[in-house]
Amino acid sequence: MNIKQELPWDNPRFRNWVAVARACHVLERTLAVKLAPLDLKPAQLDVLMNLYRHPGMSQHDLARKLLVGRSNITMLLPQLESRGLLRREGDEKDKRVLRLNLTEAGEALLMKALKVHMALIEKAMSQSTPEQCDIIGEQMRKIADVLKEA
Amino acid sequence: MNIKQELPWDNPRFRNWVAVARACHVLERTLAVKLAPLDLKPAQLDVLMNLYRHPGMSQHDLARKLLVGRSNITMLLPQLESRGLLRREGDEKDKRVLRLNLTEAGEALLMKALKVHMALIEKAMSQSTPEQCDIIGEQMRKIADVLKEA
DNA sequence: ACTATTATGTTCATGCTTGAACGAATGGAT
DNA sequence: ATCCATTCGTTCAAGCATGAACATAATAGT
Repeated sequence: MNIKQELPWDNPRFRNWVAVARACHVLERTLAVKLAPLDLKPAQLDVLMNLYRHPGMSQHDLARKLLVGRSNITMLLPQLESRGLLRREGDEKDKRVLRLNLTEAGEALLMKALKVHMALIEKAMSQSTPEQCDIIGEQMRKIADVLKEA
Repeated sequence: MNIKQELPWDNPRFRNWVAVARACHVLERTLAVKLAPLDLKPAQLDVLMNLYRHPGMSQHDLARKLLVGRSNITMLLPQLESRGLLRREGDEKDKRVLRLNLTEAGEALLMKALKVHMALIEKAMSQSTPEQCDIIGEQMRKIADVLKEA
Protein backbone atom coordinates (compact mmCIF):
# COMPACT_ATOMS: atom_id res chain seq x y z
CA MET A 1 0.00 0.00 0.00
CA ASN A 2 1.70 3.10 -1.25
CA ILE A 3 0.60 5.86 1.03
CA LYS A 4 1.83 8.52 -1.35
CA GLN A 5 -0.78 7.63 -3.91
CA GLU A 6 -3.50 8.44 -1.43
CA LEU A 7 -2.14 11.82 -0.46
CA PRO A 8 -4.53 14.68 -1.15
CA TRP A 9 -2.05 16.63 -3.21
CA ASP A 10 -2.39 14.11 -6.00
CA ASN A 11 -6.14 14.51 -5.96
CA PRO A 12 -7.45 17.03 -8.51
CA ARG A 13 -10.42 17.90 -6.36
CA PHE A 14 -8.19 18.73 -3.45
CA ARG A 15 -5.74 20.79 -5.46
CA ASN A 16 -8.49 22.67 -7.19
CA TRP A 17 -10.28 23.47 -3.99
CA VAL A 18 -7.08 24.78 -2.48
CA ALA A 19 -6.91 27.13 -5.45
CA VAL A 20 -10.43 28.33 -4.68
CA ALA A 21 -9.58 29.02 -1.07
CA ARG A 22 -6.44 30.90 -2.02
CA ALA A 23 -8.18 33.02 -4.62
CA CYS A 24 -10.88 33.88 -2.09
CA HIS A 25 -8.34 34.81 0.51
CA VAL A 26 -6.36 37.02 -1.84
CA LEU A 27 -9.40 38.81 -3.16
CA GLU A 28 -10.81 39.42 0.30
CA ARG A 29 -7.50 40.86 1.39
CA THR A 30 -7.18 43.05 -1.68
CA LEU A 31 -10.72 44.29 -1.20
CA ALA A 32 -9.90 45.33 2.34
CA VAL A 33 -7.02 47.45 1.07
CA LYS A 34 -9.02 49.07 -1.72
CA LEU A 35 -11.89 49.77 0.65
CA ALA A 36 -9.70 51.42 3.26
CA PRO A 37 -10.01 54.94 1.74
CA LEU A 38 -13.76 54.73 2.30
CA ASP A 39 -13.14 53.64 5.92
CA LEU A 40 -15.11 50.48 5.26
CA LYS A 41 -14.29 46.84 5.96
CA PRO A 42 -15.47 43.99 3.73
CA ALA A 43 -17.79 42.78 6.46
CA GLN A 44 -19.37 46.23 6.70
CA LEU A 45 -19.82 46.35 2.96
CA ASP A 46 -21.63 43.02 3.15
CA VAL A 47 -24.01 44.56 5.65
CA LEU A 48 -24.75 47.58 3.47
CA MET A 49 -25.26 45.39 0.39
CA ASN A 50 -27.75 43.18 2.13
CA LEU A 51 -29.68 46.08 3.61
CA TYR A 52 -29.89 47.68 0.20
CA ARG A 53 -31.35 44.55 -1.33
CA HIS A 54 -33.59 43.67 1.61
CA PRO A 55 -34.78 46.85 3.33
CA GLY A 56 -36.39 46.33 6.72
CA MET A 57 -34.45 43.18 7.50
CA SER A 58 -34.14 42.09 11.12
CA GLN A 59 -30.74 41.53 12.68
CA HIS A 60 -31.42 37.83 12.84
CA ASP A 61 -32.16 37.64 9.13
CA LEU A 62 -29.06 39.65 8.38
CA ALA A 63 -26.91 37.30 10.44
CA ARG A 64 -28.27 34.31 8.56
CA LYS A 65 -27.65 35.96 5.19
CA LEU A 66 -24.08 36.77 6.13
CA LEU A 67 -23.46 33.36 7.71
CA VAL A 68 -22.32 34.88 10.99
CA GLY A 69 -23.55 34.79 14.56
CA ARG A 70 -26.18 37.20 15.86
CA SER A 71 -23.75 38.68 18.32
CA ASN A 72 -21.48 39.63 15.47
CA ILE A 73 -24.25 41.78 14.01
CA THR A 74 -24.80 43.39 17.37
CA MET A 75 -21.13 44.37 17.48
CA LEU A 76 -21.09 45.50 13.86
CA LEU A 77 -24.14 47.72 13.58
CA PRO A 78 -23.46 50.46 16.15
CA GLN A 79 -20.39 51.57 14.20
CA LEU A 80 -22.42 51.98 11.05
CA GLU A 81 -25.39 53.49 12.83
CA SER A 82 -23.30 56.12 14.59
CA ARG A 83 -21.87 57.08 11.21
CA GLY A 84 -25.39 57.69 9.99
CA LEU A 85 -25.27 54.95 7.40
CA LEU A 86 -28.28 53.01 8.65
CA ARG A 87 -31.25 53.21 11.00
CA ARG A 88 -32.49 50.65 13.54
CA GLU A 89 -36.16 50.99 14.33
CA GLY A 90 -38.20 48.75 16.59
CA ASP A 91 -40.93 46.72 14.90
CA GLU A 92 -44.45 47.76 15.89
CA LYS A 93 -45.95 44.30 15.99
CA ASP A 94 -43.04 42.33 17.39
CA LYS A 95 -41.20 44.35 19.97
CA ARG A 96 -38.24 41.96 19.90
CA VAL A 97 -37.07 42.71 16.40
CA LEU A 98 -35.23 45.74 15.08
CA ARG A 99 -35.89 46.72 11.48
CA LEU A 100 -32.81 47.81 9.57
CA ASN A 101 -32.75 50.38 6.78
CA LEU A 102 -30.05 52.28 4.94
CA THR A 103 -30.00 56.06 5.13
CA GLU A 104 -29.28 58.31 2.18
CA ALA A 105 -25.67 58.51 3.32
CA GLY A 106 -25.57 54.75 3.60
CA GLU A 107 -26.75 54.29 0.05
CA ALA A 108 -24.33 56.89 -1.22
CA LEU A 109 -21.37 55.21 0.46
CA LEU A 110 -22.57 51.82 -0.73
CA MET A 111 -22.54 53.01 -4.33
CA LYS A 112 -18.97 54.21 -4.02
CA ALA A 113 -17.91 50.97 -2.37
CA LEU A 114 -19.67 48.89 -5.01
CA LYS A 115 -17.63 50.59 -7.71
CA VAL A 116 -14.48 49.44 -5.94
CA HIS A 117 -15.82 45.97 -5.35
CA MET A 118 -17.05 45.57 -8.92
CA ALA A 119 -13.76 46.75 -10.37
CA LEU A 120 -11.90 44.16 -8.36
CA ILE A 121 -14.21 41.31 -9.28
CA GLU A 122 -14.15 42.43 -12.88
CA LYS A 123 -10.37 42.27 -12.88
CA ALA A 124 -10.45 38.81 -11.35
CA MET A 125 -13.24 37.21 -13.36
CA SER A 126 -12.63 38.84 -16.71
CA GLN A 127 -9.96 36.22 -17.32
CA SER A 128 -12.69 33.61 -17.64
CA THR A 129 -15.13 33.22 -20.49
CA PRO A 130 -18.79 33.78 -19.64
CA GLU A 131 -19.30 30.03 -19.87
CA GLN A 132 -16.49 29.28 -17.46
CA CYS A 133 -17.73 32.00 -15.16
CA ASP A 134 -21.20 30.48 -15.08
CA ILE A 135 -19.84 27.01 -14.44
CA ILE A 136 -17.94 28.36 -11.47
CA GLY A 137 -20.97 30.11 -10.02
CA GLU A 138 -23.21 27.13 -10.57
CA GLN A 139 -20.88 24.65 -8.91
CA MET A 140 -20.22 26.96 -6.00
CA ARG A 141 -23.91 27.36 -5.33
CA LYS A 142 -24.20 23.57 -5.28
CA ILE A 143 -21.38 23.37 -2.78
CA ALA A 144 -22.94 25.92 -0.46
CA ASP A 145 -26.22 24.05 -0.64
CA VAL A 146 -24.84 20.59 0.05
CA LEU A 147 -22.75 21.83 2.96
CA LYS A 148 -25.53 23.78 4.58
CA GLU A 149 -27.46 20.55 5.00
CA ALA A 150 -24.54 18.93 6.76
CA MET B 1 -29.67 56.57 -17.34
CA ASN B 2 -31.17 53.61 -15.64
CA ILE B 3 -29.07 53.01 -12.56
CA LYS B 4 -30.59 49.58 -12.03
CA GLN B 5 -28.94 48.19 -15.10
CA GLU B 6 -25.56 49.00 -13.71
CA LEU B 7 -26.10 47.41 -10.34
CA PRO B 8 -23.71 44.57 -9.60
CA TRP B 9 -26.44 42.09 -8.85
CA ASP B 10 -27.34 41.97 -12.51
CA ASN B 11 -23.72 41.23 -13.41
CA PRO B 12 -22.97 37.52 -13.85
CA ARG B 13 -19.38 37.95 -12.77
CA PHE B 14 -20.45 39.61 -9.56
CA ARG B 15 -23.15 37.05 -8.75
CA ASN B 16 -20.86 34.16 -9.49
CA TRP B 17 -18.06 35.52 -7.38
CA VAL B 18 -20.42 36.01 -4.49
CA ALA B 19 -21.21 32.32 -4.81
CA VAL B 20 -17.51 31.51 -4.62
CA ALA B 21 -17.08 33.56 -1.48
CA ARG B 22 -20.09 31.96 0.16
CA ALA B 23 -18.99 28.43 -0.68
CA CYS B 24 -15.56 29.18 0.72
CA HIS B 25 -17.00 30.60 3.89
CA VAL B 26 -19.31 27.65 4.45
CA LEU B 27 -16.64 25.07 3.79
CA GLU B 28 -14.18 26.78 6.08
CA ARG B 29 -16.75 26.90 8.82
CA THR B 30 -17.73 23.27 8.35
CA LEU B 31 -14.10 22.24 8.38
CA ALA B 32 -13.60 23.98 11.71
CA VAL B 33 -16.45 21.94 13.19
CA LYS B 34 -15.23 18.63 11.79
CA LEU B 35 -11.69 19.34 12.93
CA ALA B 36 -12.70 20.18 16.49
CA PRO B 37 -12.44 16.56 17.74
CA LEU B 38 -8.75 16.63 16.78
CA ASP B 39 -8.33 19.91 18.65
CA LEU B 40 -7.13 21.53 15.46
CA LYS B 41 -8.13 24.76 13.74
CA PRO B 42 -8.12 25.18 9.95
CA ALA B 43 -5.22 27.61 10.21
CA GLN B 44 -3.22 25.08 12.18
CA LEU B 45 -3.96 22.39 9.63
CA ASP B 46 -2.63 24.70 6.94
CA VAL B 47 0.60 24.97 8.88
CA LEU B 48 0.99 21.21 9.22
CA MET B 49 0.22 20.67 5.54
CA ASN B 50 2.83 23.14 4.40
CA LEU B 51 5.48 21.79 6.73
CA TYR B 52 4.82 18.29 5.47
CA ARG B 53 5.29 19.34 1.88
CA HIS B 54 8.20 21.70 2.54
CA PRO B 55 10.29 20.40 5.43
CA GLY B 56 12.80 22.86 6.82
CA MET B 57 10.82 25.92 5.85
CA SER B 58 11.52 29.19 7.61
CA GLN B 59 8.74 31.06 9.37
CA HIS B 60 8.93 33.78 6.79
CA ASP B 61 8.43 31.34 3.93
CA LEU B 62 5.55 29.77 5.78
CA ALA B 63 3.88 33.13 6.26
CA ARG B 64 4.14 33.88 2.57
CA LYS B 65 2.74 30.48 1.61
CA LEU B 66 -0.21 30.97 3.93
CA LEU B 67 -0.75 34.58 2.88
CA VAL B 68 -0.62 35.83 6.45
CA GLY B 69 1.62 38.17 8.42
CA ARG B 70 4.84 36.96 10.04
CA SER B 71 3.53 37.83 13.47
CA ASN B 72 0.64 35.49 12.91
CA ILE B 73 3.07 32.61 12.49
CA THR B 74 4.88 33.62 15.64
CA MET B 75 1.60 33.44 17.55
CA LEU B 76 0.56 30.19 15.90
CA LEU B 77 3.65 28.01 16.24
CA PRO B 78 4.19 27.82 20.02
CA GLN B 79 0.82 26.10 20.44
CA LEU B 80 1.80 23.40 17.98
CA GLU B 81 5.37 23.13 19.23
CA SER B 82 4.30 22.68 22.85
CA ARG B 83 2.01 19.88 21.70
CA GLY B 84 5.02 18.19 20.17
CA LEU B 85 3.72 18.43 16.63
CA LEU B 86 6.70 20.31 15.21
CA ARG B 87 10.25 21.39 15.96
CA ARG B 88 11.87 24.79 15.55
CA GLU B 89 15.63 24.64 15.10
CA GLY B 90 17.95 27.55 14.45
CA ASP B 91 19.71 27.52 11.11
CA GLU B 92 23.47 26.98 11.33
CA LYS B 93 24.48 29.42 8.64
CA ASP B 94 21.93 32.16 9.18
CA LYS B 95 21.25 32.63 12.84
CA ARG B 96 18.15 34.69 12.13
CA VAL B 97 16.03 31.96 10.64
CA LEU B 98 14.29 29.08 12.36
CA ARG B 99 13.90 25.85 10.40
CA LEU B 100 10.54 24.15 10.86
CA ASN B 101 9.95 20.41 10.74
CA LEU B 102 7.08 18.12 11.66
CA THR B 103 7.58 15.51 14.36
CA GLU B 104 6.26 11.96 14.12
CA ALA B 105 3.27 13.04 16.18
CA GLY B 106 2.75 15.98 13.88
CA GLU B 107 2.69 13.77 10.81
CA ALA B 108 0.34 11.34 12.49
CA LEU B 109 -2.12 14.06 13.44
CA LEU B 110 -1.83 15.56 9.98
CA MET B 111 -2.85 12.28 8.39
CA LYS B 112 -5.94 12.07 10.56
CA ALA B 113 -6.84 15.68 9.81
CA LEU B 114 -6.29 15.18 6.11
CA LYS B 115 -8.85 12.38 6.09
CA VAL B 116 -11.39 14.81 7.51
CA HIS B 117 -10.41 17.57 5.12
CA MET B 118 -10.44 15.31 2.09
CA ALA B 119 -13.82 13.87 2.96
CA LEU B 120 -15.26 17.35 3.16
CA ILE B 121 -13.75 18.50 -0.12
CA GLU B 122 -14.82 15.27 -1.74
CA LYS B 123 -18.37 15.89 -0.63
CA ALA B 124 -18.27 19.40 -1.99
CA MET B 125 -16.48 18.86 -5.28
CA SER B 126 -17.92 15.49 -6.22
CA GLN B 127 -20.94 17.30 -7.55
CA SER B 128 -18.83 18.63 -10.40
CA THR B 129 -17.49 16.68 -13.33
CA PRO B 130 -13.70 16.38 -13.55
CA GLU B 131 -13.79 18.88 -16.40
CA GLN B 132 -15.77 21.42 -14.41
CA CYS B 133 -13.51 20.85 -11.43
CA ASP B 134 -10.43 21.56 -13.51
CA ILE B 135 -11.94 24.67 -15.01
CA ILE B 136 -12.61 25.94 -11.51
CA GLY B 137 -9.09 25.27 -10.33
CA GLU B 138 -7.54 26.76 -13.42
CA GLN B 139 -9.51 29.99 -13.25
CA MET B 140 -8.92 30.37 -9.53
CA ARG B 141 -5.17 30.05 -9.99
CA LYS B 142 -5.38 32.79 -12.61
CA ILE B 143 -7.26 35.00 -10.19
CA ALA B 144 -4.73 34.52 -7.42
CA ASP B 145 -1.95 35.34 -9.85
CA VAL B 146 -3.47 38.48 -11.27
CA LEU B 147 -4.35 39.83 -7.85
CA LYS B 148 -0.98 39.15 -6.32
CA GLU B 149 0.57 41.51 -8.85
CA ALA B 150 -1.81 44.28 -7.86
C1' DA C 1 -55.44 32.26 31.98
C1' DC C 2 -50.94 30.00 32.87
C1' DT C 3 -47.02 27.72 32.07
C1' DA C 4 -43.37 26.13 28.97
C1' DT C 5 -41.04 26.73 24.83
C1' DT C 6 -39.11 29.41 21.37
C1' DA C 7 -37.22 33.72 19.20
C1' DT C 8 -34.58 38.21 19.17
C1' DG C 9 -31.05 40.94 20.57
C1' DT C 10 -27.28 42.00 24.04
C1' DT C 11 -23.25 41.22 27.03
C1' DC C 12 -19.04 39.23 28.04
C1' DA C 13 -14.81 36.47 27.97
C1' DT C 14 -11.92 34.17 24.68
C1' DG C 15 -9.11 33.52 20.76
C1' DC C 16 -7.44 34.88 16.11
C1' DT C 17 -5.28 38.17 12.93
C1' DT C 18 -3.20 42.28 11.92
C1' DG C 19 0.21 46.08 11.62
C1' DA C 20 3.59 48.90 13.72
C1' DA C 21 7.70 49.10 16.42
C1' DC C 22 11.55 46.63 17.98
C1' DG C 23 16.11 43.76 18.37
C1' DA C 24 19.28 40.85 16.32
C1' DA C 25 21.73 39.10 12.34
C1' DT C 26 23.24 39.50 7.58
C1' DG C 27 25.12 41.58 3.41
C1' DG C 28 26.84 45.26 0.61
C1' DA C 29 29.16 49.71 -0.30
C1' DT C 30 32.71 52.51 0.36
C1' DA D 1 36.72 47.87 8.77
C1' DT D 2 32.56 50.53 9.11
C1' DC D 3 28.25 52.13 8.15
C1' DC D 4 23.68 51.45 5.99
C1' DA D 5 20.00 48.88 4.37
C1' DT D 6 17.61 44.65 4.51
C1' DT D 7 15.81 40.44 6.52
C1' DC D 8 13.93 37.41 10.20
C1' DG D 9 11.56 36.74 14.14
C1' DT D 10 9.18 38.78 18.32
C1' DT D 11 6.22 41.79 21.12
C1' DC D 12 2.32 44.47 21.83
C1' DA D 13 -2.09 46.85 21.34
C1' DA D 14 -6.10 47.04 18.61
C1' DG D 15 -9.99 45.27 16.04
C1' DC D 16 -13.10 41.18 14.78
C1' DA D 17 -15.66 37.03 15.24
C1' DT D 18 -17.39 33.52 18.19
C1' DG D 19 -20.28 31.01 21.55
C1' DA D 20 -22.33 30.76 25.98
C1' DA D 21 -25.25 32.99 29.21
C1' DC D 22 -28.68 36.29 29.78
C1' DA D 23 -33.10 39.37 29.51
C1' DT D 24 -37.11 40.34 27.19
C1' DA D 25 -40.95 39.33 24.19
C1' DA D 26 -43.94 36.24 21.64
C1' DT D 27 -46.25 31.78 21.01
C1' DA D 28 -48.15 27.26 21.80
C1' DG D 29 -50.28 23.75 24.82
C1' DT D 30 -53.10 22.75 28.35
